Amino acid sequence: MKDLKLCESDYRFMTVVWDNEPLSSKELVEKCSEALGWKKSTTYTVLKKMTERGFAENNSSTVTSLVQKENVQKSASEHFVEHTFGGSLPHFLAAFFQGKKLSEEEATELKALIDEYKEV
Amino acid sequence: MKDLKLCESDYRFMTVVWDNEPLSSKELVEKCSEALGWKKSTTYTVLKKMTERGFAENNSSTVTSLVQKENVQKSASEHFVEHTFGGSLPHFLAAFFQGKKLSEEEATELKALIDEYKEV
DNA sequence: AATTTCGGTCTATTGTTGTAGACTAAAGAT
DNA sequence: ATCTTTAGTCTACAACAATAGACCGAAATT
Repeated sequence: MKDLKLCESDYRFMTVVWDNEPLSSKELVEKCSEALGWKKSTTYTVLKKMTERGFAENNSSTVTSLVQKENVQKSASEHFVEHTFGGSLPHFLAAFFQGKKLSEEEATELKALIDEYKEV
Repeated sequence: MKDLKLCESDYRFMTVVWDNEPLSSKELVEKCSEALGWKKSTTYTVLKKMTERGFAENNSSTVTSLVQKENVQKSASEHFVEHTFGGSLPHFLAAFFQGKKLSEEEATELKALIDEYKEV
């Protein structure tokens, strides 16, 4: 699998694509202007980079994504946990929860989520 | 609270400090050479930046940290979850778990961790 | 006294990120 | 046929990240 790592602005750009695809490049320019405050050429510059890297496609002015948001997020999450916590999710959670108190509802929600991914 | 965000190489540097402090600047140069493959001047350059930003201190050639690893990790984690998942931990976990199966032990460990941070 | 080591700075280079202005070719409208 | 959108490229530039070579004063060693 290719490298799915995106830098911040590229990720923000892809978010606009994911949330609106398929859309025309013109609409994309508008959306990026609204959501990110970008100029037209900025949008096209990043769009081109994303098509070159295989993250998106621009076919006769219709823009679509070529990678799933979920996959990119998963990759980014693993990368972060790997680099910051040596891959340990418990370490990550301990850091994230530091100084916090989880409500009963939050705790229950998280546990339910864990159960969803538990092997049977 | 000041901004605790560190870029990758600065974070790696601080890891060496945290894992070995207090240590002499000479030892730090050695450790950074071993652990990161850095030259002496690289270590000093980053050390200086870290002292200027208040992350570390160099007192008569003895180097110590001024911020806790846990705080920096917490800050980095929150930043990541905020930017990638709009601050939603469940979203983060769902992405992280995607395509994974948690063993009984892992699930139990995570749930115990959650309970630790549950308000009483 | 001369040499080496220690502790450190200063400048510099290369790469990446983030952003946009100037320009252009083709298509559509008048 | 001209004018104007549309769609897009190409160059550029500032900021920051990542790294290190050259240099230098002070202290220790020979």
